[in-house]
Amino acid sequence: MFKVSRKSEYALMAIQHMARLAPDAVVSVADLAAQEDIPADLLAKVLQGLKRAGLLIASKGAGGGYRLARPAGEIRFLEVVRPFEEQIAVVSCHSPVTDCQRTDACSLRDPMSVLNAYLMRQFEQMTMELFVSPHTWLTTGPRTTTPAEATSLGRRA
Amino acid sequence: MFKVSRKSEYALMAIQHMARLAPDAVVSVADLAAQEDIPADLLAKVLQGLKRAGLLIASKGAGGGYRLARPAGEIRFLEVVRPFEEQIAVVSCHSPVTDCQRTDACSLRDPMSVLNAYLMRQFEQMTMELFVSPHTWLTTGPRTTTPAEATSLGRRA
DNA sequence: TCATATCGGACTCAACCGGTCCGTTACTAG
DNA sequence: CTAGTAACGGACCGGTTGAGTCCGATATGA
Ligand code: FES
Ligand code: FES
Repeated sequence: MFKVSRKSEYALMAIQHMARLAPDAVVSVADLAAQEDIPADLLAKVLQGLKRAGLLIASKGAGGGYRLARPAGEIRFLEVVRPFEEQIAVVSCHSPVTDCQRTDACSLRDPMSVLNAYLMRQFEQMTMELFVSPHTWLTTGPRTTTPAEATSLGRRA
Repeated sequence: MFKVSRKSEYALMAIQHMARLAPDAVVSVADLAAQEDIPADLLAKVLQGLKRAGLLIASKGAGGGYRLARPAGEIRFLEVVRPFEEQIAVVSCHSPVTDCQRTDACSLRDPMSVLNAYLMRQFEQMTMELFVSPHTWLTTGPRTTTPAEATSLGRRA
């Protein structure tokens, strides 16, 4: 359960890597693949995906490559991963692509939605800054939500 | 990402179902399968797994079946699901069964372990009581940990 | 002793996923 | 202007995994 796909892992690595470079540095697939030891063809797909998601900006031709569309602190974990995970839900009930009939009658739906919503919130709060400088992130914390709200699992709806 | 296997779903349904019966009621695979509309042979496997995990008690022979080993409030979500998910980790780094080399050099390991530990804690706090009477659970909340501790993501280690 | 249930191994089939290959398009350095 | 470079993206492939089935073995109560 909840292991991300390998593409997602590569995506995380890529963004982490780029975030450590100079703000608008451009890096090619080939370079990145070599340095992070990732199969180049596959990494290409991943970066294309990230570009389509608006996280990266591509420039073709000689001397081209990819660069971050915005600073790491403004990129959320969920955004990085979403292009490569069609199923982002704990249980079949949620998520558009459901093979499982029973959807309405399902007795798991309601209780699970509590958990689901909660996890989502966490993943949205977590920015890629955590991957660049864990320490500052840990002391700074997520920005969008107050810590108090984070207790809401097990309290109100 | 993080969708549980179908077996886990069945496991959750089964325990939820049994928790709604009289405390020590015994139910057979066949009955349960019929009532919850689950392929019987498969459900059998699932219940065997839950028994091996110590969550259910089986009695063979005529009039036999399964019953809960302890009340729902003392069964944690993670326990129910674990027998059917060998990979309980967000990223390859963690989890014993890792195909991914790079384990030590991996730049994802540390930041992810923060998230990982946090999720684990959540899943451990959540009892199956949530599936039986969501309302009371929501107002009562998890018992093992104080709400204050729940804020720990994004704060200390 | 027979009907009933759990037990658990073996097996099938389909979907998915990581990975590869290759031709096309676009841009830029020279 | 041209040659080289790099992103783009579709097609394909093999291995693994997961859902589901079948069936014989074992235990047990009526
Ligand atoms: S598990 Fe199938 S709809 Fe809830
Ligand atoms: S992703 Fe392979 S070890 Fe971290």
